[in-house]
Amino acid sequence: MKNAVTKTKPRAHSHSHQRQEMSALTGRLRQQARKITGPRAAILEILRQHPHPLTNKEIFAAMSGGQCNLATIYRAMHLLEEMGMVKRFDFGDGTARFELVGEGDDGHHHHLVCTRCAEVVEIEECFPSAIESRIAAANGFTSVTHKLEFFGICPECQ
Amino acid sequence: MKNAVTKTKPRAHSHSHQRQEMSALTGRLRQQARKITGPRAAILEILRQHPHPLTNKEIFAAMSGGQCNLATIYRAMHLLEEMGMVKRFDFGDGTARFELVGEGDDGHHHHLVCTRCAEVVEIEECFPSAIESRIAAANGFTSVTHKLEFFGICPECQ
DNA sequence: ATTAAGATGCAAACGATTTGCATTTAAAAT
DNA sequence: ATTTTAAATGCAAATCGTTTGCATCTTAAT
Repeated sequence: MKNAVTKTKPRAHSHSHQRQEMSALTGRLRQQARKITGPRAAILEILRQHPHPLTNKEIFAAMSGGQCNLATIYRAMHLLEEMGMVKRFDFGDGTARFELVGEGDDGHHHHLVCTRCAEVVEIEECFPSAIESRIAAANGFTSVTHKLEFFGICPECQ
Repeated sequence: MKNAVTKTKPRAHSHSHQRQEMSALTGRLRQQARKITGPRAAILEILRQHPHPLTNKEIFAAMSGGQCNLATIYRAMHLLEEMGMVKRFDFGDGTARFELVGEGDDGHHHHLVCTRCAEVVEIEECFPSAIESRIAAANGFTSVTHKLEFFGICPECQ
């Protein structure tokens, strides 16, 4: 059951944003017989340190001496996404953003994005699953999920 | 004037999808001192006849003899969007889709998209505004809106 | 009919992303 | 430790949706 609205713990977000151990991350790669390479380690390290979705370019820029090719980051993000280690988000600006996902977590959550300064806040609430189920049933669809993002003007930009 | 809600025929959605008169559409252009050109008339005519979001390419393809340039469609959609005559939707595939919006309507609604065959169903439900307000307030944001789309497998594709 | 703002066509430019291919490398096998 | 090989990377070129510069046309007002 979801506790989006009734939560009591004073956490900013419940979807496992506590930093994962690097060893846990590389371990997941190993389990899938993927190599732990310099570029991948760098990417994971950067993702670990960022609580919000990053674009491939931002990840690239975050690397000290451009120690890896941008194409490599694109490829790595596809791999990590397939493995369920990162989740892709779409803020509607034509640029994909990625966030590290906790093991066992599906990473499903939403954001509130400032349309002026692009500040991002993670959002607890989710579309009510009861309504989603009704929508699915009413239309005969199965495996229904949703993408939901909020946009507005942040305090600083008002 | 709009008669969106007072129709008697069994309709799937209430958000003014009844075809607008062509004259009403061209009138709105005239009011803004925009010219009624062949390409624009063709675009509006195509949009009128389609209940679901169309990509620019689809609009282009729907024109009998490619009577206008694709760039013209892109430009027209920007204009129509600014004028509030069409609404842009993003299904996350990197291609914008547009739907005609009824006069006075803001076109805000959502879709349920089949991830296999791309069938699209218009959805009535919206994210609860009370929750949205709470999200806005909790984070000090103003002018908060949202983008929400549902994805699943349609009856035929199951 | 004249005219000027607005539109269009065309091709080039763009930005995000993908891909082909030769080269490198992690990690398994010896 | 060395060999081996599948996997990964770098680089450049290719794609795809979209935008834009510019010369030419056209709507709609005069």
